[in-house]
Amino acid sequence: MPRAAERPESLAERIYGRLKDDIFEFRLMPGDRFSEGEVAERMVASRTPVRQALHRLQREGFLDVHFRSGWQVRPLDFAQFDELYELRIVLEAEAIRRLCQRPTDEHPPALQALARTWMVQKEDQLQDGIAVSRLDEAFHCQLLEAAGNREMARVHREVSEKIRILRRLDFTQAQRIELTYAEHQQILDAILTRRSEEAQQLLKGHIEVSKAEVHSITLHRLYGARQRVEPMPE
Amino acid sequence: MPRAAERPESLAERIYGRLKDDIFEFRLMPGDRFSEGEVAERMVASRTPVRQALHRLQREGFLDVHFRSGWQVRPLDFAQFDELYELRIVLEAEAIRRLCQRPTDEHPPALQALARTWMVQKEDQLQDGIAVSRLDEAFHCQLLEAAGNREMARVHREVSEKIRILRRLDFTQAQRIELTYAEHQQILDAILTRRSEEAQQLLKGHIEVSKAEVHSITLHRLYGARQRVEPMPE
DNA sequence: TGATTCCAACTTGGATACAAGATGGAATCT
DNA sequence: AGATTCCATCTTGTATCCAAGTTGGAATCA
Repeated sequence: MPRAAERPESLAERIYGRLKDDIFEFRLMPGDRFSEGEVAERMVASRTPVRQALHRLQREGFLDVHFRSGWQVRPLDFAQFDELYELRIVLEAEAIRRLCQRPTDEHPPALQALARTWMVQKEDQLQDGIAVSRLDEAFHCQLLEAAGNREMARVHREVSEKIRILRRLDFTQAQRIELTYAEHQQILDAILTRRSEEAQQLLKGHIEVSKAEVHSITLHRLYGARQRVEPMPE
Repeated sequence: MPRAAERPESLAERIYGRLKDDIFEFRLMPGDRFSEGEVAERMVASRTPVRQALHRLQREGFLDVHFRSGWQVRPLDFAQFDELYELRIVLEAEAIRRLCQRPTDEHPPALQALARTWMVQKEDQLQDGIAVSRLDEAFHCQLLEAAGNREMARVHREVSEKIRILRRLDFTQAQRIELTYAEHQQILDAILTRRSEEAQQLLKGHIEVSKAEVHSITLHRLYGARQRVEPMPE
């Protein structure tokens, strides 16, 4: 039986997604100001769904609204990123603890899928930084999903999204890509053989590196990645 | 110097708050259906701010929207509550760990304020179940705030809010009130003397009790607490 | 020239208008 | 009686309109 046909994504949701991408792709930079009308024109829609999307992004911490004076991409708050990385560590360490103390000998299929993605020969590893940064985010999220607590996974997903903008910048160096493969392999191996403490330590180290990297991300690097906002093609 | 005058709460926010209270106070019961128009009439406002509030409550998991077919208070999902309780334990245990390993001998003022509220003689303890349930939620949230990570505190606050509806039902028995005072005293004492592991164990036990209680909360008890929705007085 | 005033153009928040699909129940048919 | 059809009513999603306050800069003044 086919599931009740999902209603196609509403206009407000599509606009929400496009705006969020604009932020992640550096087409909208931290500090940029704009009005609802401009966005509506770019998206070829009325202000109503645009406002819905903007207010949602505000609730999620990506935008600020100034009463009768326009919107602004929220400036980066590095202290907040530190706290988000710490929260990630807490959640992922808990996920590993749970994965390692499962009673069954069978590992969840999700874990096996992860192994197939990451436990590969050097020549099969991806090279593109952006692709790997996406894969890295998925790795950590799938760890949470495999652990089985949907609320922890949801929160972790939201946290990951908030630091996504930094992850992008972090993966501009080839060396980070290699290191990521190596570390993920170690972590998965430890989990699969149920060395819980070791896996947690490896993971903490892995995330701490990214966290430390944040402090060296210069605004210069951020603006180097800037892209232009294009008017909508269709 | 007075802070830049805060803009008074917008209409949409006020409606959001009132609707959330309607849910927590059982004036809107799980499963109840209603339309935007009805709410707008009750709140004496147009559909615009009502929709903003409803969509926010939907994002937060309290409501479901059926396309062109009205809104519904999301039915209680006990499996989800279990997962929320587990997430609470993870966050609060981490908070205790951090509070216990602070270097300074001075405890944060927030902790001392908690002690003043909870470390009191029997005759000074509150009796009203609803008041104590509010105080209980605040106790755990303040623990997180004292620990110093604002993101963890924020997530914990949102989680606490989602289980608030159950907490209310849990605190209908006088015995639970006494027990809560006793357990909070033990936990605070262990934290103040930096017995981290013991404090964490006490806390887990304390929360597990509430979590177990959830399973015995009958729908009957829920409907016993039902209240009527009144038209707005002014 | 440099400071000040003032106003036209913007901007967001809320109300209203319109579009298109869902629904319940009366009327109809077998 | 019981099932089916059909339509008036209702519902959400989107567009547009209006209210009230902000702002940048031109015009004015010392």
